[in-house]
Amino acid sequence: ANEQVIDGRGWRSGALVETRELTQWFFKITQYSDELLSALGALDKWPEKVRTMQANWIGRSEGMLIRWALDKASAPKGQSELEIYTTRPDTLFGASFMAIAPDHPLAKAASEKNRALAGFCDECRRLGTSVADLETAEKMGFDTGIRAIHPFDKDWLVPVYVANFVLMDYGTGAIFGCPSGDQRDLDFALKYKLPVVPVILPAGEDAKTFAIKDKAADGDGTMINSKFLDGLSTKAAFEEAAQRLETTKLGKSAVGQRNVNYRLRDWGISRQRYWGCPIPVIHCDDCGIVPVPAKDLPVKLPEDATFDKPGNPLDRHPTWKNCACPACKKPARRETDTMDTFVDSSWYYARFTNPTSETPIDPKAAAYWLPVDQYIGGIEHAILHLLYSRFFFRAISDSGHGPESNNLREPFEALFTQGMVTHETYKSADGKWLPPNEIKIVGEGAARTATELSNGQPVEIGDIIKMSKNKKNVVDPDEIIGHWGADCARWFMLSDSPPERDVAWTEAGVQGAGRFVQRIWRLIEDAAGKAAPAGAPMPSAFGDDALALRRSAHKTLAQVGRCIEGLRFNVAVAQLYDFTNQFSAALGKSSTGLDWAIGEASQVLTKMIGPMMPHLAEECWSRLGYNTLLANEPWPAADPALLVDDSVTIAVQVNGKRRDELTIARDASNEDIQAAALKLEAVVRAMEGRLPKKVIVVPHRIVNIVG
RNA sequence: GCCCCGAUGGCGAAACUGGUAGACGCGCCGCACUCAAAAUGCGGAGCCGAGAGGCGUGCUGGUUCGAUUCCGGCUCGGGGCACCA
Repeated sequence: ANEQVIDGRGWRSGALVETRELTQWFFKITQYSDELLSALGALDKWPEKVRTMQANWIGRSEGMLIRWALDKASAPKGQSELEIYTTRPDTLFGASFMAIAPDHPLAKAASEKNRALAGFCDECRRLGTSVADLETAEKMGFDTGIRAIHPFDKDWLVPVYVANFVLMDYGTGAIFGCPSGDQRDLDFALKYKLPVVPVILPAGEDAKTFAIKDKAADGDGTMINSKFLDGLSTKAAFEEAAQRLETTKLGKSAVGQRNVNYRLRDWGISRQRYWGCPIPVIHCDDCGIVPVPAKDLPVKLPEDATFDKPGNPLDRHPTWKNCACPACKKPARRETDTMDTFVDSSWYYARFTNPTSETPIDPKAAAYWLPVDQYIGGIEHAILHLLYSRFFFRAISDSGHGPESNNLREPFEALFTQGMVTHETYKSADGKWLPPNEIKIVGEGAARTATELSNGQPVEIGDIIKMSKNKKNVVDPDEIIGHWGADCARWFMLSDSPPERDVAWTEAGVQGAGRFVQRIWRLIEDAAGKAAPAGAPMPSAFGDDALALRRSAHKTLAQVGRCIEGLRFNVAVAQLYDFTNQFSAALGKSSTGLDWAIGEASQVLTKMIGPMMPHLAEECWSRLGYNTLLANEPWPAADPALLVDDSVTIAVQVNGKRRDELTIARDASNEDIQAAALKLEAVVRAMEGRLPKKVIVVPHRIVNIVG
């Protein structure tokens, strides 16, 4: 944190802000709302989903702040106007009430002389805190008796209600209600018998017959019942109303002002718990809030805290919180709140660029390494961790603690959100969750049944869900590694599902991976005995089978390389299975130069499995006679000449239906392909004697005969 | 309520920019080896049909010589946000 604490919300960068009587600490992420939102567009290596989620979370809306004069006769003393926020100034002529939050200053002022109103506000606060049934909470309002003057008509008085659905911390905590144009306002108006004047005529409706019943017209349309706005589209009406409000004065300044609002709130980092970094400030009766001097950082947690009671162990620790004020040296108190753990995860990647640096971040190392080229994490971090990190990285840079680089704003260049490992769940007869190693499963498919190992009681087999300690559907990694080996576990997880999707951990699946591990070992063993010695010169000619093996090896190499680059590991695995099948078959053949091709294939296969099964690959490498570490070997290059075949197989369709296929020289002309296709027996039969009207030939792919 | 994503065999899935749907694996079936089992090897299979053939990528229209892929409407499933003015 910055060493300067600045009061209120006039904060710039890096400071902790005290905002309430009860000290709660915030980071002013809202300072960056606009940048965090607009910069999302440039994160083209992030999933669209995550960018959308962040954009929604930041929640930008363009609207207007409008000041309504209050009718003097009805307003409490000292209150002369009410400022509201709206995104729909175009619907102002449909206004039939104002609504303010129970905590709005005007509500408080009015409550002083109105006990019933004060009671209503208290009731709202009480209900408001039990968030549980916010969803079903009924809209409630209370007429304050105050009247506001319509900005477009000084003789039009609008009643001011306190309403439970208006939030103090969004906009200005006050709205105007247009029942015909907003469903929530309509519900409220119907309940309190307020006027409903249609102002938007949806396309296709007739102005003479159009009426609002219980469904508001909240879309676009043409303005009606709106005086000078009549006939305009909603968009044009917004502009017209906005311009008039901007140029009309109330007192010294304009009635209306265009304004951008964000849903994003400041980041409350205060936690009343032991496990977290202490917020490094000291409370002094004379000096107020004083930052802990840099030389005394970090503030360490006491090691003798007790956890026998609920509440914050730091707060009730007998001595830890007592200290001297760094400014005046008088006795003072430490802040006992600790930081949200998301604070730490917001900059660890920058620290990692030089973990021994004296300063939190080494500007040179950070500039050299950052941004992170490829960040991988779960989708559960889509908003909080990833948004906080984007903010924090900017904040540390703007406060002079970041990388030595002018325009490094984003910490993570590319983002990949991987799926989770899931497992079946098991429940005992008395409703307790059971771990997989305490049950026995018999039968297959729909006939599978499970029993408890300890007592033979029947067990219910449940859904396949994310592994969690709570549901006990967990397989201990140590057990997996002990039984199957780490390579097998890796291989299974990579092979089964694309990495962005969940993967279901199943015993059968791991067995399959285990078999493949054995198979590779046997294959390399066999191949080592048949291969030309390492370093033997490449023969000048190859027989058909030797050439086929080489082609297969090089094609697989090219594909696996592409798949790994694209994080498509399951496809890479499939290619490796495929190649292994072909390699095995080739070992039984005899062909000119086959021994050399086998040597090459062994080497290539070993290198390809290296990133996924490093232990096995090293063993294979050694078995092949190399005394180096495979991990230090470069990724092999595929020979482009071996990636294309001399002949291609293309499908032949008649009227869009596949009838046969055709193998022909790769460089055959369209005429040759067409002629060969028309001669095929299945084609002749399907044509039933008709002449082709049209023949489409797509070289190397397909022939479609229309007729 | 608003926004986003997805739907392919018994299962996990693959299919480059509209061009042979189901690669590869799991499971299954058959065979070989074995006293037997496991392991291993070989072979089979989308569904219907003896076969020829027909039907098939959630449903339904459309564009196209050709649609899992593009467009419209719908159904179901998953996720995010949610009195946001």
